[in-house]
Amino acid sequence: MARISKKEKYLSTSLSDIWNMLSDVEQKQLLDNARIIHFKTSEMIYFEDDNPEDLMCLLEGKVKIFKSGIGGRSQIIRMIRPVQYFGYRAYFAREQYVTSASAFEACTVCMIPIKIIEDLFRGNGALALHFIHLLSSDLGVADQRVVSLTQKHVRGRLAESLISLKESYGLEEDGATINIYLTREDLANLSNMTTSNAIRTLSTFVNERIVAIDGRKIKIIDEDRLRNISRIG
Amino acid sequence: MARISKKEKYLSTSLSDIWNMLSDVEQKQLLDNARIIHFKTSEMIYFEDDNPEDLMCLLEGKVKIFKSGIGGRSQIIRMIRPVQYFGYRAYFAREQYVTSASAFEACTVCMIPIKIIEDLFRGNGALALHFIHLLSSDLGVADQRVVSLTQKHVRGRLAESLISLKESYGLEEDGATINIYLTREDLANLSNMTTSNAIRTLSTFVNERIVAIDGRKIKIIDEDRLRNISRIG
DNA sequence: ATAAAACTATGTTTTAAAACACAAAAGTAT
DNA sequence: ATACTTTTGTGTTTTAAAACATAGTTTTAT
Repeated sequence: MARISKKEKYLSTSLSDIWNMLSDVEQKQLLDNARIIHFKTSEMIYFEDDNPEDLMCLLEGKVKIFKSGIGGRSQIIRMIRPVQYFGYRAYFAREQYVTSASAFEACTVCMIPIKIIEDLFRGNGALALHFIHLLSSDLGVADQRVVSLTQKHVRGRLAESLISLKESYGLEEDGATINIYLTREDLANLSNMTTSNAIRTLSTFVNERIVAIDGRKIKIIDEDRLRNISRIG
Repeated sequence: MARISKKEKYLSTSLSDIWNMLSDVEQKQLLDNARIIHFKTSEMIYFEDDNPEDLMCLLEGKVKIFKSGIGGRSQIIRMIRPVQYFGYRAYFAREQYVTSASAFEACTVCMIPIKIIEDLFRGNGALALHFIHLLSSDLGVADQRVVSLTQKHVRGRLAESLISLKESYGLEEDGATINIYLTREDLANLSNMTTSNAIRTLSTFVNERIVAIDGRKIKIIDEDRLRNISRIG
């Protein structure tokens, strides 16, 4: 009986969602080809226009997927949390990356050559179905986002971003502070507004006792009201 | 040897992209469960909040997928042309529909119970991969759209919509008129603007000899300029 | 064929958000 | 510690697009 390596133990736990769908042979194939890579805060993971070559899975840390738009103005498309897959869409669309990805904080990423994954899909419909599920969910979020970002006012968009950050990364031990450390500029790029507007609107939320801020840490005081602001736009 | 039915002939041609990926047994399963349904102009095909039950494939006509947003303001999310699949995303995301679909003109739609398709995926990775490709492409378009619709000005958004309509539905025999008949309101809902702004901006395009209009028919006079307006936003 | 409804067109007013400007504070590097 | 850069905060001005108003035209339904 083969000795179970440290890597195998680590990956089989980290990637348990797909690991359990694989046969022994498939597991070995994954294991032999997977690399574990670390990124420092604000380090780039991939660039717009690069060729996609790996399926990535965020094991630790936080990643932002963003696009640079008109006049270099950046729009955060989605935030990745552990354990989520990313970086594979472009390959399956037969495109180059249309987004960039960077580490929001120190990250551990598992990278698997995307061709390996494609081959696994071909022989393993259940595995493919899992990614159909992931893509379908992302597409639903994207469709919803088009409406939110175009139709809601700044207050509604900022409120929605704060709630979505809370849902993604959770709260700290105090049960109120959103567990992410980001600049007002990032908050603006997530919410489709200028940095000044993010700063100003966040300030009014503070005055209205909806949130409290301590530097970049944001504490949600009145989530119901925040949700309502997000809902009515 | 079994007689080849009219339906089989029709579907094997219409759905040739996936038909050729299927075994005899799978083809029969598809055939036995597929229904051909007709819709009249502006008839609803499915509604937001409905349960998704079928994979749909548009065989003839034009379909719009739209969301009703803040204050009932409608946003067209994408336009479907023959032969494209739609209506399956929500099922694979395990959600209800977050969009509605309606016939833009008289349509023929092939409907296949989505559970049948899911089963086919499980046993046929190549088929699943085909839909991974479709979803990946749609997600890329959605990501791009978030930036276009939020960052471009009305002129840029309208120009982009006109070009995308041309790419989707092509031109009439004159080699200039976009092959779709839609109201200014639909054009506005596609481009994230008010109806007045769509009317006004289209008028200025006419004055600038970029397009010509004859009622709802739009003729592209200067595509280069239109593309440039779309590009610079 | 006619009336009703929906759509197109254009002018005017209002408004939300961007752009700009500057100062203070907080990080970062040397 | 010091200078330098980035980020935050607020006030002011400008502007693009929405909102509103009204009339003419086309489409649709009876």
